Amino acid sequence: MPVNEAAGGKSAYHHGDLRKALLDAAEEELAEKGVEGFTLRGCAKRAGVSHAAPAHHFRDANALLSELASEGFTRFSAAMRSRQASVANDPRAALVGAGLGYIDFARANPALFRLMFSSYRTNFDREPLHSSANVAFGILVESITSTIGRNPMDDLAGMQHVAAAWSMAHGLADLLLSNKMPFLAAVAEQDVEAFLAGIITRAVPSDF
Amino acid sequence: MPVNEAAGGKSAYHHGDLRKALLDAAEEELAEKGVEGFTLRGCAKRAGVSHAAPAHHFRDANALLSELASEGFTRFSAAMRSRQASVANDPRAALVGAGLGYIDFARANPALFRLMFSSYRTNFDREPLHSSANVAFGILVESITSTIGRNPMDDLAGMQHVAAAWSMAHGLADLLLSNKMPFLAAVAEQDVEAFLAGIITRAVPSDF
DNA sequence: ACATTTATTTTTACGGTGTAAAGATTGTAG
DNA sequence: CTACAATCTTTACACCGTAAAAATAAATGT
Repeated sequence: MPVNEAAGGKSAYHHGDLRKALLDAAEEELAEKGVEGFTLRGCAKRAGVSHAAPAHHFRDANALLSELASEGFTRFSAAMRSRQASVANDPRAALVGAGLGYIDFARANPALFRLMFSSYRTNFDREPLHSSANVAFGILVESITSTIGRNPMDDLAGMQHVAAAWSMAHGLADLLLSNKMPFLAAVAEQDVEAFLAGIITRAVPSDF
Repeated sequence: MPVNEAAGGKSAYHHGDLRKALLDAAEEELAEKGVEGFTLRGCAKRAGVSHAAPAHHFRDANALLSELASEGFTRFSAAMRSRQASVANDPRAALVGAGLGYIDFARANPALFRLMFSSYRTNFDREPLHSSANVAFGILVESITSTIGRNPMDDLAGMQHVAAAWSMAHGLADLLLSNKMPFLAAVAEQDVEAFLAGIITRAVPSDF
């Protein structure tokens, strides 16, 4: 019997590691064609297998996309943490850093970001997407915890901070991605970061 | 020659007014199946015509959806104005009202809202979508103009207000629609409006 | 009034999609 | 070396959007 334990230790049969190859192909396909243009057959072609081959590794196209979204959330969390690391040891600055990382990721991986928040082709009730998305959410909660000095999920005022910070970063990312704010072209390249940071900062006022 | 002038004065041939019937059918189809599940053939069936009939009234499926999105933006603007009308004569309150109207509409018409901001099936370069979307944007700009006492599009600080207010309302609407904030179930029904208003208010600080 | 033209709709057809089922192929176990 | 099980391919089916041709009905010109 082949080595086929759950945690990705799939051994090589005909292709080598088709599961991994399909995930790579899916990310290419997604980046090139977008969430709406994504096709499972295109993935299979990229991986050099027949169009029905993926069926044995993923229940259906959405299961493949859900797993890709999960990888996305892991990298998404890394993007936020990376921004936070490059910032002074100030809770508010760390919160804004998370927001900038949020937007960094969205701009660097537009189609993947869309997939992660489309919630039509993805299933957040199954692993590993459920966990990886929760980790990302945890970064937000943690940042707000440091800022206000308590767990924000314990009361309404705290949840309001969470909702505000998340909405601001997410709305900004989503509108930037769909080119709804062409007037921002007026912002010089070196000023963009401060411009965005100034917006994110508003979400959690200093007099909470 | 039939009465077929541009402005919707299409007269009745076989069906009566298939163009209008298709738009109505499309809204039903959209509401029931969502943006991703929408099919042109399903629309045609709802309107009681063959699957190829829409071709003579709309270039393709995206053209039909673009026109539907345009109607959506018109109602969207009305939702914002309606909220503004039911508010004291205070510029800041009017701005928050627009944001609440934004969210009202999104929650009342989730699939249509998604379509309007998906920008994949819709073409904002063509009329009437171009204009109706601009009218909606104008409400935002106008609200901020009243609040800060000048045209916000004239300088970076003003554009920052626009981007912040829009991002906050939009992010909130988008995350609510995709059920990303289940913890908000803890907010009692009669407190929801104040909760959301409190968040929107943060986007444009009082000391600008 | 009647033939002609034009607008509208249906029928037919084609390439593309996801996925289910059956057949072929290949690594592993006994 | 045989049998089995995992993997992949082939085939098939029901959808989809849309183009082209055929059919139908309204409007027009004489």
